[in-house]
Amino acid sequence: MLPLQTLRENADAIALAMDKRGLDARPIVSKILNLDQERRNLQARLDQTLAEANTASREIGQLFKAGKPAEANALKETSSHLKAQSKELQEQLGIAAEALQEALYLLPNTPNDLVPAGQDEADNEIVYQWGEIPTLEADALPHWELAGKYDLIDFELGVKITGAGFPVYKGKGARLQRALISYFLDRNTEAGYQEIQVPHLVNEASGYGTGQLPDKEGQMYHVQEDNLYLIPTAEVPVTNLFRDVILEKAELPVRYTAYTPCFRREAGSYGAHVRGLNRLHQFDKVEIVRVETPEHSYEALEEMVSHVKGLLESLNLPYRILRLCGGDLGFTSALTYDFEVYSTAQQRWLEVSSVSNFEAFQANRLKLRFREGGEKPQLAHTLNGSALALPRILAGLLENCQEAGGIRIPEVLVPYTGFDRIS
RNA sequence: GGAGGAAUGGCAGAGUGGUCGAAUGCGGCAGUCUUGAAAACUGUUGAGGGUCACACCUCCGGGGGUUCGAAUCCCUCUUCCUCCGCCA
Repeated sequence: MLPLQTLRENADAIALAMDKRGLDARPIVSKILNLDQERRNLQARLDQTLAEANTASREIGQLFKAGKPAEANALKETSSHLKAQSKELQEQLGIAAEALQEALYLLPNTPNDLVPAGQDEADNEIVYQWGEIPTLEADALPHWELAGKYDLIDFELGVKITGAGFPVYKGKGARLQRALISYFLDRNTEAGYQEIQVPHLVNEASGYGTGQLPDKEGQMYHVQEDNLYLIPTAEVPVTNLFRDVILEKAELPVRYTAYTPCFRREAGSYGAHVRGLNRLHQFDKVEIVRVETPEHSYEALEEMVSHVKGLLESLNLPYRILRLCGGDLGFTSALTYDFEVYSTAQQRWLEVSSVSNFEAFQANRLKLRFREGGEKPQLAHTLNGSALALPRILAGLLENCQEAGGIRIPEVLVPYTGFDRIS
């Protein structure tokens, strides 16, 4: 949700930037501005009425004290009338405020200047590429076959106990998962992110706070009984730690890292591209989240990008970085870099990380602010990124590190796995 | 799950119908004093809306109600505490 103040001051520039999303925001922006004006007019009238009512009430009190009940009772009538009036205004105001809120919810974040215009993923801009794509033997296998061959992952068992997209990791496969989680958490901690463990279910308010609701209602698993949502990413609980929080500027930046499983309904995804680990309903991810001042948020984004680069390079996975175009940019993001690892056996790039700056978009919903000295609180900027999502990393590792008769474990992981080869 | 109690400003804690946005203490900030610091003293110190700035309006866990008037009374939800039950 864009801050109203920003919209009032930069309506034209915002609408122009939204064009890059392929969205003509002009109608909704002007609707918002009109509703805002209407809301303010109503608010002013209501305030005026309430002020009069307050004055009358005070006078009534004083008249009673002064022993003038007749005059007091006469004033009561005025007061009652004002009250009725204010109730009506209150209702109108409520309607206007709700309409305004709904309109604001419909408007995505303003793309940063760097965001290229474009329709879809084909228009994303490749800004960086690293590593050599290994040449594999002719009989190289995709990861889902490797997983079966070495008994690392059992997809059928997952289907049996839950359903498609809920794999069961076994033996060295399970150990490798745990190793990756520990490794990522350790690296993130070394880079200054504080490890934190958060709930895997969140309430409705948290869903709204980070923007999953009302937008992506159908993408989350919903526990009706208690009205809780299974988290689609650690971003939701971690960022919501700061809902309704005013930080001192000295407390910034905030840097957290958290491992959580992630649950996604992925309604509407089918086909060969969702095979194996490519797309799951439950997967593991280590996330990094930052809260920054507006001046530093883009610097922070760059830092996060280079941190993720370091992780991938340490695993020796060939990757590229995409700057998402307007059409592919998430609803809440102002600028996003996607990291893709080359999956050699599948001969395609797999997204393993997404690093974004949300500027004040989430903070505005969250009411996450910071304050310096006696200054008025102002909205902070929030950022997050995957560091990293496990399944496709695992897919990449299995496929790219396969050799005759086994799979080689990257050196940095060996202290965590306790083995250097799967065979 | 059952029975009681509670929820007030950054924290602690008064306030049971009429200038209460709210005493007091602690903390924070500024100043006096000091070579500097501490102590002491003085002042200041919630958020949002609104305004050029004032005025003014809203907020005492959330929602609703009673009343001319609610932090204070009623209903309801949530959360926390104590006891009982159950339990990793």
